Amino acid sequence: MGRQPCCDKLGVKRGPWTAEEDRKLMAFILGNGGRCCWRAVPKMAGLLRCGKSCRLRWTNYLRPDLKRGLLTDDEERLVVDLHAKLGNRWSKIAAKLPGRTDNEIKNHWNTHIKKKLIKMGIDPVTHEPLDGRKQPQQESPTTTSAHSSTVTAESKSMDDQQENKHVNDTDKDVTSSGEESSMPQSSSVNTTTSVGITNHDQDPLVKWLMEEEEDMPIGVVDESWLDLTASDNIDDLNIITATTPWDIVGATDWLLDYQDFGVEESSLLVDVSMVDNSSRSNL
DNA sequence: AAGGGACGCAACCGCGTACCC
DNA sequence: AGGGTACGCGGTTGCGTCCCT
Repeated sequence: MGRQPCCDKLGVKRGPWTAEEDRKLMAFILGNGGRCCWRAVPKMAGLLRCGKSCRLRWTNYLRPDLKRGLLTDDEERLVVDLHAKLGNRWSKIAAKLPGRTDNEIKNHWNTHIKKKLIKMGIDPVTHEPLDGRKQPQQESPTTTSAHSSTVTAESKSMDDQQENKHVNDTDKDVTSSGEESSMPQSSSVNTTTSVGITNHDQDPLVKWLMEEEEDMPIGVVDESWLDLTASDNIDDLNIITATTPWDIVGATDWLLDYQDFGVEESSLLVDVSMVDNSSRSNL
């Protein structure tokens, strides 16, 4: 079947979003409780963007439940473990990291974790030792997760200089560790749980994945919260006067309901305060 | 101080698929 | 059942920022 372009290329704005566009999109989505198809969003919100672009902007940047900043060590370990099991299924991985987007995780993987794995002599694709390289680890290479679980801790010391540089560069999210309350500790903390396990069904991590398969994905905005935000008058939400999405978040009582889908209020507020200046300046 | 390279993030592209008619 | 539409996803690219020389 033929496939139509997602949007008319003519008259459709591309490139970085402006603060005004963000404000319009945010106001529209909150004002309508998400009850509209994305294709219609730009027109109704008064944006010269295609629906796809709007959806991406919302899911990857404007969504109020998003954490911001670098992944914590625990999150990073979990990503490596999950990648060993799931491969490049970033959305599945992201679903297990509250407040993180697939795009964010994908970027972090490509820019940080991949390099660390290679430095460790581990193939980032297969999680097996790279050919012709001696394993730096003495442990048995029987499973991929056995490697992956130890990679970040090891590479952290190896990459201290790099990481310090990065932290200095970005100056963000350095205090956000230890915020993951709902994650199982088996895969990322107890790094030996999967050693010697050849059947992934026996892996606690895989079990956890299976158990939560039916759950609502964490990080996917449930319409129920959008209903909470729905208002006939978007001014009620201080949309117009707010200068950033985080200002909007801070101005709304429905923030309290975030606990309902796994994002703790406290961590969200901390993250709001940690938004780096460059991000703010874009808004 | 300036230029070039590296890095990191945001955004785009195009395919797969679920859903509706 | 098959066509059309919309959305989700993973891969890739563009560009701004930072660092090193």
